[in-house]
This record gives sequence, C-alpha cells and structure tokens, in this order.
Amino acid sequence: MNNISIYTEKLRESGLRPTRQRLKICEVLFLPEKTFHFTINDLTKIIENKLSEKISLATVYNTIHAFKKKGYLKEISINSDKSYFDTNVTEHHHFFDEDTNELIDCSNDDIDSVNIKKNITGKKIKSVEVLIKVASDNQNQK
Amino acid sequence: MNNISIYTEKLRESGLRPTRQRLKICEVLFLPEKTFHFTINDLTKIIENKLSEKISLATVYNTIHAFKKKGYLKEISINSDKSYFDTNVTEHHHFFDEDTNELIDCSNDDIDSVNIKKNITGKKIKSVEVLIKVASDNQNQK
DNA sequence: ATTTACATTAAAACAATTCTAAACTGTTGA
DNA sequence: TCAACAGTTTAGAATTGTTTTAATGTAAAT
Repeated sequence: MNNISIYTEKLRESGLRPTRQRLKICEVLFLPEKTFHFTINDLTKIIENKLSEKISLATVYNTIHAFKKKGYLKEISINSDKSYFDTNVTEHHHFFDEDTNELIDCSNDDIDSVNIKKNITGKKIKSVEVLIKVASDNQNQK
Repeated sequence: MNNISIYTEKLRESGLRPTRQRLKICEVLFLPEKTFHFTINDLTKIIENKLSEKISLATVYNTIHAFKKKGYLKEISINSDKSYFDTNVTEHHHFFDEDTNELIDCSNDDIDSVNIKKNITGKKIKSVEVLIKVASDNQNQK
C-alpha cells in the first residue's frame, strides 16, 4: 500500500473526499520524516516549486482549515500578521525567534509540564501553549 | 497632582510629547483601577463613545505601539486576526475563551512558574507566555 | 515669536484571509 | 454505467486589520 492510497483512505475516513489537490497537500505535509512549521505562503511556494502543481490559494486555505479541524495540523499562537501551522500535533511548545520569524520546537525534555490549578466554570481546556520569544542578545526588544 | 499631570510627566520622561490624543488614551488605559485587555478596535470604540473625542485610527496605532515599546502595555500572542493588548504588564498568563474571544488573566497562583531548561545559542529569552485555550464543554473544537 | 522636530490626520496602500458564484468532480444509487 | 447530487475547486472580488504617505498641526527649544 503506497502513501497515496494511505492518504486516500485517511481522507475518506475523515469524511473528506480524496481530491487531487488534497492528496498533493498531504504529500507535502505528511510525507517528510520530520514534522515542520509553515505559513500558508510557505506551503503555496512549496507546492508551486517542488511539485509542478498549481493549487488555488482558496483551496490551500480550505484544505489547511479542514486538516486543522480534523486534528491533522495544529495552529500555533503567535502574534504575527500571518498564521503558523505545525505538522507535529503532539503536545509540545515553541520558541519563536523574533529576528528570523522562525519557530523552533521546544521538546518536553526542555520544559517542565505546565500545571494549571484554576479552571473556568463551564469551560474545558482545549489546549495549553507555551511560547518563548527569543531574540539576539544585542537587539532591543520588539 | 491630578492624573493628567501625572500622565504628562510620565510621557515627557519617556521622551514622548504629552499631546491631547496621548493624554486621552492614557486616561482610558491607565485611569481604571483594574487592568484590562483590549484590541485596537475596542479602544477606538471606547474613545469615540465614552469620551466625546475623535482620534485618528493611525494615531491610535502609533500611540499603542509607542506605549508598548516603552513597556506600558503588553501584547498577547493569540492566533487571531487581530492584536490583543494588556494594561497589566506584570508577568502573568492567560486563558482565552474561544466561545467569546475573551482573554482572562491567569494569576500566578493559578499556574506553576514555567521552567525552561533549554536555551537557543546566541539568543536571549524575551518573554514566556502561556495561553490556555478554553471552550464550552459541549462545543466541538474550533 | 520663530523655528524645528515630533505628532496627527485622512486617505491610500497593503497583506492575509475569507467570500462568491460558477465550473468541476467524487460518489451514490438507479 | 451513468445521471444526479453534494462536496470541491477556482479566480477574482471583498473584507479586515494594519501600515504608509504626505500634508498639516503643535509642543518645546531658541
């Protein structure tokens, strides 16, 4: 069973039709060994360059949102003009390099687990994200 | 010494001219007992409604950025189409209610301090933010 | 009072994202 | 197998939050 048929299966299981566009996006996102971070712009560029494929921007947005909803992607909370996504959907945190606008994984060995003692009545915790902003020593704060 | 003269003094000390617009914004932000969270849109509405004042949107943006740079405001990292600011500049974290898009302070009693064991070579930690996203129990995840 | 550098302003520009409405395509079931 | 339906893609327009621009205004130094 090759990768494409695995993605086909997975999409169908999720109630998403395995279209040509979605399968291509799966390849880009889930074929690499290592998980990675990306913006919509990054992804669009990869699709255009690496694959010789042209997928409408609206479709890229639609697909990424669909994948996020299904839990195949995580969106990282950063105050930025654009959204960052992560193909690593396990519980972990991030460094954000303000000099380069790059996200770096913070493995669970690098940080003690966050212990929250309070809860908001009637609400359930959906996620806990730690964002550690870093910048060059000599740089004045943003 | 009334509040206005205190703000005048503080602005001057920071190398910011105490203009009518900046003083008005100071009133809105720093007169209330309780600290609070706001978006630029919130702030603009408060100025227009509560005060009978019309401050250009560009000025609001300029001022908020200037205040942030001086450390009088903190920007909260949330993945959202808009920026959230906090008049509480002390070290603390947040709950974000996905149902209402509201920020709620997480006091330091509510969370154990975050201990980061890793550091990025050549980089200095500028901030550590914990964001706890919450939503109604019965609601499907965003 | 004059000058100068800093601030404000409305409007235009911009960038990321969402919407729209028409064309297209998996899938279902006759 | 194929028609029909519902879900999907698409280009482009629209929207939203934010920044830039260039002209005008103003606080403060001379």
